[in-house]
Amino acid sequence: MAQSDTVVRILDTAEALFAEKGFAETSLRTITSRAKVNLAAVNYHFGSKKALIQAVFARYLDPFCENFNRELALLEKQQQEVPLEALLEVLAQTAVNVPATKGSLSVFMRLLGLAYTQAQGHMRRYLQENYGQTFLRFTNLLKLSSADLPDAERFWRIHFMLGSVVFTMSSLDALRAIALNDYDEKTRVADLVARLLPVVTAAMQAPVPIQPEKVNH
Amino acid sequence: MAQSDTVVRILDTAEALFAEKGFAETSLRTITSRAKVNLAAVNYHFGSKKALIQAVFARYLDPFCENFNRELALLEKQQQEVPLEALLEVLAQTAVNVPATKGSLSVFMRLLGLAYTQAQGHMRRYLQENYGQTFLRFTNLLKLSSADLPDAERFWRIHFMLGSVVFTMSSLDALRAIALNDYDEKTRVADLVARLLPVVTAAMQAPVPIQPEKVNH
DNA sequence: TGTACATCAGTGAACGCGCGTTCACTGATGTAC
DNA sequence: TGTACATCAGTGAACGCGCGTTCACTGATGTAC
Repeated sequence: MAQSDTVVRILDTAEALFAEKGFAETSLRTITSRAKVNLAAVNYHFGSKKALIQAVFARYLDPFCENFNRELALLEKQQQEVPLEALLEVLAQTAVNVPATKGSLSVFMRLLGLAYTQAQGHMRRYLQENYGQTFLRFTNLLKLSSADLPDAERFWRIHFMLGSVVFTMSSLDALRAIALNDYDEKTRVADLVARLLPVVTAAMQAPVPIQPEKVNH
Repeated sequence: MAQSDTVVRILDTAEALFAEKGFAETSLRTITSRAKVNLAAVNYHFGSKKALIQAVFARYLDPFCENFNRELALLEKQQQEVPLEALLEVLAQTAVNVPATKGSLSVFMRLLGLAYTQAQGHMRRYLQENYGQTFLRFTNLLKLSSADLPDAERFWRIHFMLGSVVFTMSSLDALRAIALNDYDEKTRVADLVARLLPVVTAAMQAPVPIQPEKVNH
């Protein structure tokens, strides 16, 4: 046996099932029986269900962050300001190009959405602790690319845009089916990225409304 | 006893808990003990947990749709085209003004996000069956307000925007805490709506990218 | 080369637990005659 | 006015089930001497 493929089989199956049904709704029994491994193998290799969930994230996010940090370093070196659309394009391309297995970007986005919405936020904390630094580096560049936006406004818009991406990717299968049925369109991920980029760019550049008052301390 | 408040107490508690932790993660035991009613009362009054979830939705969506349909009828009567921003404003105001109990808009949005992301889509089907007609009426008006958008592009953009709203509202507590901590801002729902409106409007009016080819039949 | 031991991946069965649901029951209120 | 019955909201305890986790065990491979 080539150094065992049990771990990989568990990760592949768990990734697909988590994205399809959510974390709580996917049991270890479902994962292990579909992956054709022993029920106890998950606890043997990962320690717990929680740790398995984090491992599924890490498998995507680690290479993504490595590539993204490299790209960010290049952009930081150019002393001049990076155009907003170019920065977003780099983000999108890096995300699209990570996957070894096709389709895993949308699976991962669904996971990200679930992590944000589900449970008492222990996944959100995990993401912040392990990948917060890369995210901060990105937002610093974004700040330079949208200098006329108040910080609070930028903060909210980042999350509006994150919502667009995560929500669309989360419901991708259902939406794709409707697009095919109603508009004769077979939407690939690349098409979706092409649709998202101008929308997100325009949203970031929308006129700034009157800002809420700041709290006194 | 004034015709029993058990049903209302269950609905109030379930609404809050579902929004906080999701459907699967909230047990009937948690709901009934916090609501101070008997465990069996949920099945007695609603029949099942699934039916309780739908009842929670209906309590918000029924009055919302009634009000929204009335507003849509007014807009339909004016023969001339409704400006995009005005149409979105009507939607936002109707949504904000439904709640009898304050804070239930964000709770409901969280529920909506969960319904879209979670499970095998039985909630999505329920929403489509019961409220699809009102949604269609809205999109027909939206079509008139954004006539230069290809239908498929409009379809995707509606979901991008739905994602912004649902995702932001879903993580509202966490995001509000960050906004207060980092930007000294106490964000009320009205502030959020004021922030969302120009962003959503700009996103709908962003330049149209090259459309993917249509499928032949 | 042979033996003893250690390490490691994996296994099968059981553990206790919390879940949604069911059911026989109670006790208050309303209705018919 | 009194009695019998029906309806209804609610209750307490139990049901079976699927869950994540644990544990003693196996059998293959590697290492020391």
